[in-house]
Amino acid sequence: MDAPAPRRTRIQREKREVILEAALDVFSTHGFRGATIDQIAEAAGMSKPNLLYYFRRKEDIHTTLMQRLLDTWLAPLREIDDVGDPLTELRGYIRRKLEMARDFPRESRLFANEILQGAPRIMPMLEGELKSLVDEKAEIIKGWMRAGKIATTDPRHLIFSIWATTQHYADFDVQVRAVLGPDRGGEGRFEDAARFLEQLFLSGLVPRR
Amino acid sequence: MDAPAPRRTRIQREKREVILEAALDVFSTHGFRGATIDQIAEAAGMSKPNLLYYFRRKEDIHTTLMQRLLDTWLAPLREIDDVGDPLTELRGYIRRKLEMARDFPRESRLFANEILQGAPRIMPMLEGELKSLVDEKAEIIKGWMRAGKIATTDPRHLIFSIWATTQHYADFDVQVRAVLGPDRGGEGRFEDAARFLEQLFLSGLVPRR
DNA sequence: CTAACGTTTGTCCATCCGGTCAAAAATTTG
DNA sequence: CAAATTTTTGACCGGATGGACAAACGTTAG
Repeated sequence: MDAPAPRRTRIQREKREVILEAALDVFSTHGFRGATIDQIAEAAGMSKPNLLYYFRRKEDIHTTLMQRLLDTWLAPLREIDDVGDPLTELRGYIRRKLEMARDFPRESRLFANEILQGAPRIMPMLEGELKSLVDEKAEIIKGWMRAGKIATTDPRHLIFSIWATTQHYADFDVQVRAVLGPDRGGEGRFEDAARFLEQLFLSGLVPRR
Repeated sequence: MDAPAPRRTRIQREKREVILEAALDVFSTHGFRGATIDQIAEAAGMSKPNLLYYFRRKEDIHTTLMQRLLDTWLAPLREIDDVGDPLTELRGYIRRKLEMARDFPRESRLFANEILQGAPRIMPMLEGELKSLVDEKAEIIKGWMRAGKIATTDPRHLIFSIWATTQHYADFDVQVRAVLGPDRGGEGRFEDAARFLEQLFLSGLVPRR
């Protein structure tokens, strides 16, 4: 559609990767407007004009990054399937999302930044690709509810709550660490979170008799 | 400590409020770096030099805003009390937090922006005021758990999950609306969210026999 | 009324930032 | 090797932006 045939040399392929990696760092901590081409160029170990030889505009870098992101970002949700035990399926989804928050926090923050600012560049994808994917999975979940496999509730808000709780550990990482302190805020915090979320989503807070 | 005695005229008091109100709009949607003094001045209905007469630096506006914010932002958590039924107490906290997301979404986004970017301006408050407040309330919750009033789990992660799920409706509002669509994304979404969260936190997803 | 004080504005400045350009340097190709 | 092509760089440009300043304007108290 857009790019007819981006024939690239070896150097172009490599350097573009270096730039995208550096840009992920900078965009995810400063947002689009807050990031400067100089910062990205410096992080990528090259001069600004050199960087602009590979990406002609700052926005091109961001767009490329967002396009790649959405695919991997929605992968865990895509995996939800009708076969298999519903509770196991949901538990697996929560686990996968939490692992993504742990392993790809910059991607999570990049996404959060974009949404926070009103999603100016990815609104179409939210209303199109994302909405239809959620609609599809919400139907599956509804089926589980009708079959009595899980409690009856709003499937879309269930998905929101999984997104919110897991991504919180990436997006609000500094706050989580500050509150937990040096002892509890170390590497173990993701295991603690996993244990807590499993219990929350399964049985909530009512004590078992 | 810092300001010895800020004696202000009536006009100063009024105009500063107008500016802070306008700045909340601009900062919460564009972040600190993304916001310009011109934008804020325009939103406040005055010229840039005029605005700079009331706040000498852009950062002063942001700082003032953040200081005020934290007080009101933590108020719901402060209200959690040892007296009264634990489950009722927690349900009330969730409700209050969700109401804040509904009624003060700009404040929520301002806060989220700050944390996302590493909390460069409020880190001390997170490690001090916020941490000790959470520590204090976590102790209360732990007491409830020991008494068998609520399920035993990690009280700090419980608080995180309440923050995450409720603030999600303010911070990720555009995504929530996009996914829910025009019909379900209207005014009713907060009632739906309230119902869902109540059920999630109380009894989770395991179906009742 | 008038002097003192508070408020507003137009103008200006230095810096930053996204982006261009031509020429030099490096690499690939014949 | 030499020509053709790709990559890198330094210098530069125009516009945006944070902020300074003095002069003009408005308000208030004696």
